[in-house]
Amino acid sequence: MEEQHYAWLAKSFGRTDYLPLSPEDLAALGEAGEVIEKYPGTYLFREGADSDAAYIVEKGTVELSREGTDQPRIVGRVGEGSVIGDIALFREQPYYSSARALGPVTAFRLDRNKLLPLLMAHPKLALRWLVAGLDQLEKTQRRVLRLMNRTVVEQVAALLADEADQYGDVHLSQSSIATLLGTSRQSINEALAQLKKSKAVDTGYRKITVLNRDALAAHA
Amino acid sequence: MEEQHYAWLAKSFGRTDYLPLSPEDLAALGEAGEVIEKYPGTYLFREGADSDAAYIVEKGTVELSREGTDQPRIVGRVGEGSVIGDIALFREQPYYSSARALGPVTAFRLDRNKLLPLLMAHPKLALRWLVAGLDQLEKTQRRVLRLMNRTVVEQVAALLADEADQYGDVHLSQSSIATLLGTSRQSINEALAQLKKSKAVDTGYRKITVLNRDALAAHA
DNA sequence: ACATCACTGTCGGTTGTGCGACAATTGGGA
DNA sequence: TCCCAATTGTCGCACAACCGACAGTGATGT
Repeated sequence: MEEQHYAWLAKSFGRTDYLPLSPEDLAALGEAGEVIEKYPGTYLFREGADSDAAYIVEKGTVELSREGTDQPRIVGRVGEGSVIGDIALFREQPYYSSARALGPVTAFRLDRNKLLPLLMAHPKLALRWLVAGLDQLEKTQRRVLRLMNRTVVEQVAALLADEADQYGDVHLSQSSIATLLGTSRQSINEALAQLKKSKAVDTGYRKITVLNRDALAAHA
Repeated sequence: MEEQHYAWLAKSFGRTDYLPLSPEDLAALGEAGEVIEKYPGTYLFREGADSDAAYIVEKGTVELSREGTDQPRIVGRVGEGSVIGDIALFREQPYYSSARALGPVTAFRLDRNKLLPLLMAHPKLALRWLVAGLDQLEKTQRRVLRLMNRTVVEQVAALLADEADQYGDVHLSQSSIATLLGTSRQSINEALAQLKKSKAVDTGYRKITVLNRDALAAHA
């Protein structure tokens, strides 16, 4: 069971052929953290709180949101293999957003007091972490480009293509998609109607089914 | 002259009080790279080319753009102290965007063959680089939030506040601002007229002067 | 000095999208 | 089983922003 866990840790840090991690490295990483379970709706950490740990999501989905002064705004939604909380941790600043478990979540918690010495002792781990962080950065930059000069239909199509599971289902309410893309629920509804008319998707209660991925891609 | 250079390198990686770099670390970093000069309009690297080096901008401004299939789109504009090209480098992928010198640019070039062994040998440098990368990530995430649900006037006001030098001048044409924000030139013009009417800025040929930073902030 | 080019300022037409409102539908809990 | 809260579907209106076009103005080089 432990080795399976280590294999998963290795995978979570990106391509396995790049900078292969030695068993000792993995063991050290495993030692430095602990596995935690979170019930749906509970918070891994909250916006503004002192950043004392980073988390690697092992199972389930976590939603990152920011309340600010206005309406809550969803910064992103991450699943298995994502590292969260590390930005605030390394920058020695409070958490920038809140992380809430959407379903049952299993995560690997890395305490800052243990993590920093660990990375100093294992440069390979530090580099791997660096690559993972830059990966995230690149993804975010792509998102910026996707957001600019795109209609709601295009954005929705792209999101559905990303978010669909192997059965082609997306379990998101229209309101959630709206805040995720920063638009209104009505616009999402209109966009979905358009996609439905072109036989690309079908809609249901809190569920969207992708019928034709090619047709969907044509909209993006 | 060399120590001044090292001091600059240290500063470019964020707060100096965090994870202080030892003189040996700095010296090693200095050894691994070389200072290069770029004339205005020349490219440090081009989109799609093999990523063989990362650069730290020491003087001047570099514009990152992406041509894609469509119109060229400005991804960002970075100045002194920014690290560019590292994303592609560490991910072993071609450069994602082109980097062009806007004015005379002095940069520090780090060859990938030298950089990777260097970071393995100096964990502190790797961690510092990680922090710098995450810094960039956080900035980009902020940009996403700024882009969503904001009017052009607000975006322009925010941009001008960021970009103004100590004299309050911004040397950008309206077209440049437009591609930078992903809007049209006419909208920028209208937004500037609005800001001018409220005595926040004054406009000239290829030049915008910030008259009242508070009034400008009120628009953002 | 003059020609040329780049940039700014402005107009009307058109489109996309946010917003308020309301009816219809679904699903879960009492 | 029934009821209620959450979600979806659909109006019309208002407004911000894009687009094309064109005139005016500053900069630059021959």
